[in-house]
Amino acid sequence: GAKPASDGTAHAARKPMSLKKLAEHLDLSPATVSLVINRSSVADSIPQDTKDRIFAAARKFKYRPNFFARSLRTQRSFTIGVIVPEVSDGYSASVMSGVEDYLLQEGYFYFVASHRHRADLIDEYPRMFLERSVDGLIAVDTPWHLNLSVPVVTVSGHNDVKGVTNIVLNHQRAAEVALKHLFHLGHRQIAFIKGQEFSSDTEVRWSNIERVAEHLGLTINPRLVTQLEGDSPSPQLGYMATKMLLASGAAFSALFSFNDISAMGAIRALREAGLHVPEDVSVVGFDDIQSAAFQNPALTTVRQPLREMGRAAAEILLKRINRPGSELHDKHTVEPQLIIRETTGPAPNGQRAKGKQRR
Amino acid sequence: GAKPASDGTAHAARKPMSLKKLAEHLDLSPATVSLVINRSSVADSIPQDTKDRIFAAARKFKYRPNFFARSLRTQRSFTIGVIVPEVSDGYSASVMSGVEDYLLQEGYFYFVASHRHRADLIDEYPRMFLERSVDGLIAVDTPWHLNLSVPVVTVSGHNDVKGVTNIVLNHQRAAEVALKHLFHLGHRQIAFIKGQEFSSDTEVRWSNIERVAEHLGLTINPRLVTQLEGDSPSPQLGYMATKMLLASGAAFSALFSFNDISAMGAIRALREAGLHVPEDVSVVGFDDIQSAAFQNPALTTVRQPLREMGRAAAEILLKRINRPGSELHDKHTVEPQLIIRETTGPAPNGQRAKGKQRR
DNA sequence: TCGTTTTACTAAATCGCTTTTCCAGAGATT
DNA sequence: AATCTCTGGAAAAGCGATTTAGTAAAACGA
Repeated sequence: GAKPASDGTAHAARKPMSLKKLAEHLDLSPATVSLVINRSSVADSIPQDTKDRIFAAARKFKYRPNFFARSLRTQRSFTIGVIVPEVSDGYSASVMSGVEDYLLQEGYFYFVASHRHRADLIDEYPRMFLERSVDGLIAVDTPWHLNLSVPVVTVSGHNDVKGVTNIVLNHQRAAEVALKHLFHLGHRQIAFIKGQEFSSDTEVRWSNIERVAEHLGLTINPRLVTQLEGDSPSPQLGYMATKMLLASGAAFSALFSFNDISAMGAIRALREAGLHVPEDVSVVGFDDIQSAAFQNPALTTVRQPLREMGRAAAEILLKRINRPGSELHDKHTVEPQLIIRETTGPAPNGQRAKGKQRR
Repeated sequence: GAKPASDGTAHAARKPMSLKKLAEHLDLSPATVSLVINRSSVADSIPQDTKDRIFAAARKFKYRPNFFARSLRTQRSFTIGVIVPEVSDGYSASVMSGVEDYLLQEGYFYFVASHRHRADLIDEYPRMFLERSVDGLIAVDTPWHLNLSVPVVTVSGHNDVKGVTNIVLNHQRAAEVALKHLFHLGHRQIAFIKGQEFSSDTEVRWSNIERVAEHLGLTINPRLVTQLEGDSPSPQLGYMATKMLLASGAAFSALFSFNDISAMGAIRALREAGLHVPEDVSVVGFDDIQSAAFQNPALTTVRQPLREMGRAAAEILLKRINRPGSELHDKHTVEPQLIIRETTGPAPNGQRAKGKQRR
């Protein structure tokens, strides 16, 4: 039933306490009560006695300032907007977890919106957030061009935009740890699966791989480089890419894939080709999503500290909101970590090949 | 730098347009403009000419009503609160994805808070949401006792609370599809891993399993029943439980686990014991989390339509917010779906056993 | 022609809080 | 006694909308 309880008799007050009523009850002005409750320095001259009375009454009547009234007055919402490709994709959720951590602890709340790669939504959601008067925005793994009237922090931002801080992985280090690991295991013929064209990190990751490979004296065989195609969070993409790799006939003893999901598909493709992981081919993924550890065999991967990245984003954002003068760095780098599990092992003697034997 | 652009000269107005200024510019009163813009029926008598002028000006100056002012007046926030155990846990994120889908489409935004099983937060976050004047609440997989002043919908709610709609899986059907599948494959000795004591579904799932088993003429061997212990979203729990099962020495050819994560741990334990899945032991999981399909072999599981559950929760919530009179059902049931993949197969002849041979 | 609708708006009261300005009285100082 | 400085608080002006209750003029009806 939706009928309100019997006409406002003594129990369970319907309307929440307002400042005015509280002041009336205390026989003080709303101004005084407000000043005391907000611990304004203007209230310094008010005797402790009175203050105590005010606090006691506030507690007694469970007084809570009306959020809208306050925000309307102060022009602050203590709310920030988070825009992600898709809440349920693991990557975004991990980042959000870190964001939330810091935000709630600081008394902020956040809105979430998933754009699902739709360009119109990538434009519209920030606008909607602004209409809701968010104090700031965090964009996760999302193309970004706007320079808004509120502070913005991006996580794995696709572009460098002046005035927005971008939280990024140290991609050089990521390439290093992965490649050195394989190198030290004796792998020389390494295959690669690059990310999709549209993905934020594809280019920077690849250029770093090239750089590190050169530095290690590894030559990258162009026939051993494929790319994910299509926008689906399924291992199918990696499966297809690996099929192509195998079909190319070029030999490889290790595979470094763009992300964990595609690595899983890759492993399946390798298996179907009769190859064992890691005995015949070692596989390294990227991200360390939850299920990476649950694979059989468990996936060796480069972990992005997603949660810390989220936390850092929130921290930097709040700093910029609350200390508008402070200098802003447009980049904040976090370190990857190689998580060695069961999909990497020593290179087989004589370089195990799929098609013809090389060398 | 945080310096505002040069003193408000002609370009890029600093402050957003307000109703008052817009009205002034139109030489009308704010009241009129508000009525027209909100398409109030009071404005029916206003000539189309004037209306057009108003809309044109609103567009031209990009007028957007101030959200706080409006909410303050109308006592509506078009915001709802979502409380989950942990944003990044896959289950919650999938539900949220459905919630978001419907909510944004209807012009609502939502706050998220993760309680991480902390009782104090389970109490506090709803309160904080209310302080923020949310129009309603959705609690996902969370113990719930409160009967608040705003509508509440729970998803897989732990308790039945009067006045709150609970979105639940048809657990009887879930038990049926899983058990019948195994039964038809010839399995008679089936082991079970129950959920943790604190988990919402543990009891209802188990009682349905018992009921269905009886109906099928299956007897459940108490030695083949274990339970997850501990609060960690890791397969380790299932691994441990399965170790215990194996140690008990009782024979089984199939295992029905409480969720996918634990099923993954179970498979690992079985492997280590030299058993093959599904040749020696079939395994059925529960939930169909993303990585279930990515396992090797891919996991057979009972899918909960999490996204649909989230969508339904949002839909029902908004209905209750916007049509307070409408009758409320305190339960909304959704159907599970058996996803047959690669971890189930025919029972081995003579009932493959771990310890001694039965019968 | 006079009363009644209708048309086209507006005034003004909120919503609930913040914050600057002001002010009366008490004590302290000159 | 006159001036100054604290004390302890209040008044009032918003913040930017929504909405009820009018109201003057025009149109209509008899």
